[in-house]
Amino acid sequence: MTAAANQSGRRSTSRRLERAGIRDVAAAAGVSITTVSDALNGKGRLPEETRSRVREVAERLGYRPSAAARTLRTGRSGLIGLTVTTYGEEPFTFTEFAYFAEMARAATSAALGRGFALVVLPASSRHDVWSNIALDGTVVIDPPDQDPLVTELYRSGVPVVSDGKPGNCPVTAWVDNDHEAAVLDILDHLSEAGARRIGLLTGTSTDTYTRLSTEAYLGWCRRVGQEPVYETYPAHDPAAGAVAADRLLARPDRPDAVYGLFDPNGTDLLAAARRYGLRVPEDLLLVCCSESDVYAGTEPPITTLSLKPRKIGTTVVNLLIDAIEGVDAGSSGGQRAEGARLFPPRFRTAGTGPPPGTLMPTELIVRASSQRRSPRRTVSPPRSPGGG
Amino acid sequence: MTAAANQSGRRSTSRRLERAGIRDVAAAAGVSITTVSDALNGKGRLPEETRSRVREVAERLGYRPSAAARTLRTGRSGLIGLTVTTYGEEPFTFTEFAYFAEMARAATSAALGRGFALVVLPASSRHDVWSNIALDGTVVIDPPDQDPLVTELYRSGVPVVSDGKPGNCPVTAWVDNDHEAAVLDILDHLSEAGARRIGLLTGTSTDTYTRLSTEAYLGWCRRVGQEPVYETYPAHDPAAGAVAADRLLARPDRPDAVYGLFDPNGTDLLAAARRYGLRVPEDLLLVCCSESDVYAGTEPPITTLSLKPRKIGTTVVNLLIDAIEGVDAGSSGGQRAEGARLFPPRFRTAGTGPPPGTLMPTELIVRASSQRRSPRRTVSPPRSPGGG
DNA sequence: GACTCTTGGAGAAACGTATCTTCAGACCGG
DNA sequence: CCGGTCTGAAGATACGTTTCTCCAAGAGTC
Repeated sequence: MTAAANQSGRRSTSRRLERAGIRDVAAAAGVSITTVSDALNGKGRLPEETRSRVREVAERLGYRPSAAARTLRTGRSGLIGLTVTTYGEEPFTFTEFAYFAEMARAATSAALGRGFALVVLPASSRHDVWSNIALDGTVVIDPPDQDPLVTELYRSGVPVVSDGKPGNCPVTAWVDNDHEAAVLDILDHLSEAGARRIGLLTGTSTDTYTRLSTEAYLGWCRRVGQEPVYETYPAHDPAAGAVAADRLLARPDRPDAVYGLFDPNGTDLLAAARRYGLRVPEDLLLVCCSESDVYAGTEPPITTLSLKPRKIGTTVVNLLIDAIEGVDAGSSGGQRAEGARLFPPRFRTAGTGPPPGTLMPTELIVRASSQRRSPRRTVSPPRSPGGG
Repeated sequence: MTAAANQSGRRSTSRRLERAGIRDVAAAAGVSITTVSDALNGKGRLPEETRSRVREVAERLGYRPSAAARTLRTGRSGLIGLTVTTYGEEPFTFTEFAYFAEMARAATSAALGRGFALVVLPASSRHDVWSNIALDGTVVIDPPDQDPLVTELYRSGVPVVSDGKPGNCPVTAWVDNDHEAAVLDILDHLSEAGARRIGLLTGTSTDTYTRLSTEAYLGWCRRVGQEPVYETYPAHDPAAGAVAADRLLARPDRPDAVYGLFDPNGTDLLAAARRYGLRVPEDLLLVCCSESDVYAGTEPPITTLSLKPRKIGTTVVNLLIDAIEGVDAGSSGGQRAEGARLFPPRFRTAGTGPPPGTLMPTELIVRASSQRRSPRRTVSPPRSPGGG
């Protein structure tokens, strides 16, 4: 009894309307499974005629290769993890922030464009979920110093790219905004608009974004000779922002301009200003960091700083996939991550040296809230039949 | 030469700092791989002493079981797909709608809570991505009639649960809102608030939500004897909504109340009303379907209908996992999906009969825009030092 | 003392693919 | 006519688990 006969025998006895496997295709086409595999994957040396015949048979049988078997054999799952480690314990509060939602969306899209799928996994999630999924690589958002998850992933050979310059954990590459530059830009912008005392609404957490931004503000104050005026609050608490905004405007040394580091701060500050009878921008200049376009429709519209989450998400994923595909293959000539490379792309260097980092520019969207003179109209309003 | 020696020999010769496998653990602990597997998975008949010893060795070696091998062997990947098939071709425009974002978030969270991870896959994405991923089941949002993807998934034995009552494709189960009831509720609400002619802002697409809602409106008009006043636009076009809102209020038979089916309609209608000098709610009552809380802060706050995407997402995933775990195991007594079951849960019945459906209630959040008398205050405003 | 249970654990067969190696024959130049 | 190259394809192995089957030895039991 040959091995083939044995196999097909086993196969037929245990037949219980299972999906067709590569063996069934081979049997039906009268070829070996090697030939089927080669024909379907465009490998091997086969005449086009055999290829198309096998393809046809496979189609007819409704053959779908087993992703699990392929993953086991090739060591590649086509799956990328996306995780966020900071910002409280709840699994998904984080996508409430428009930044994360946008970033995740762009990341998903970029991954799919390169043949990878993205799965969102909070760091706090059950360990069995993490270990039950074959990941080719992971994107980590804002890893804190000494993040154990990142360290373990890196140790086990999984490429890790972080959104946010990593504090002290080993990553394959990272992408971040130049937060110092962005804050200084805003402060200058507010100064030019006539601000004399600029306040800051910031967070209590120790992630890189909050820390760098606050430090940039304090440094600017020192340099310019202004006494810092700021209030902090736990950024993941949605109610605390309004209270902090109120506190900031209730101070005896009330600022005449405020920059809020977090998305809801614009609304919070606007409401607080109203309560105190402050007109925006006449009495108070306002800027906040946000990806939401509701600030184009508020009264008045509020100037926002965009961290360009779409660009970040796309770049992060492309860097990660570059690393994944670079692990065993050299430069494959595919589409690569773009951006201002700080270092040459040396992936997975076992030696010393910092991981390659990329800085993405931010964008200040200037609206009425930060200009004493109303901004030039760039878009004409729709026809106004009611007159006006 | 025994098989074990052969294996370990092969192992050691090809050793190139690979991850430790179950064989390495077995060798180090001086037991068989069967024992290791049983010890780590809590199966078999082993004394606690052996179990803990094996666990310890595994820990020491940093052993992580291969998810791919486990998936191949058990036939379960722990992965659930989430896909949307309607709403244009672009892969991810859909998460721009707060409904989908919320729903996806809740779904992800619910899946993780039960040990599954969720991967977002647009139906339009490259076929190789779909076939490269082992999915235990799929959630489909708003499947159109005769959706080929759903049909193929169902045929290949993958459980499919849909958000939105499926038109004509076979699903394991579905969850939806009672859209007719919701629309009728709103129309009654507006009538009670004094509306004489209620308009509708609706979409041009043929998905269930748009169709059912529009039909409910038309039926209501017929019953009440009001001439329908509505405008349609392609819902996935962000700019078209404002134009349609404008059109609706520019009509000679201008409505004195409007219900907008889509999230941005509230803002659009408010802006249009302003342009026409219409006061809300005095001259125009406004309701729109939205999950965004920006409508609590608009001037005036706008009454919204929530479709409870979090509840839907949670329920859909729970139903799906019930089906997945019910395929081979009977009632496992785990946490099950809740909700108003329309049919007893008969999963994967090959026979006739409709798939089990669940209707989730909607919630009307009444705000100033739909009441001629200002609503009772339910929350007192924060202290107002500025007076007022 | 021969017998059944029970306990603790080993062996080996899958799971379904990709790929490395081998091999038969065709073709070809000399 | 013969060694070499090239083409088309088959065989067998490995990927790393889980699990089914089976066995040895000790503990009761009559």
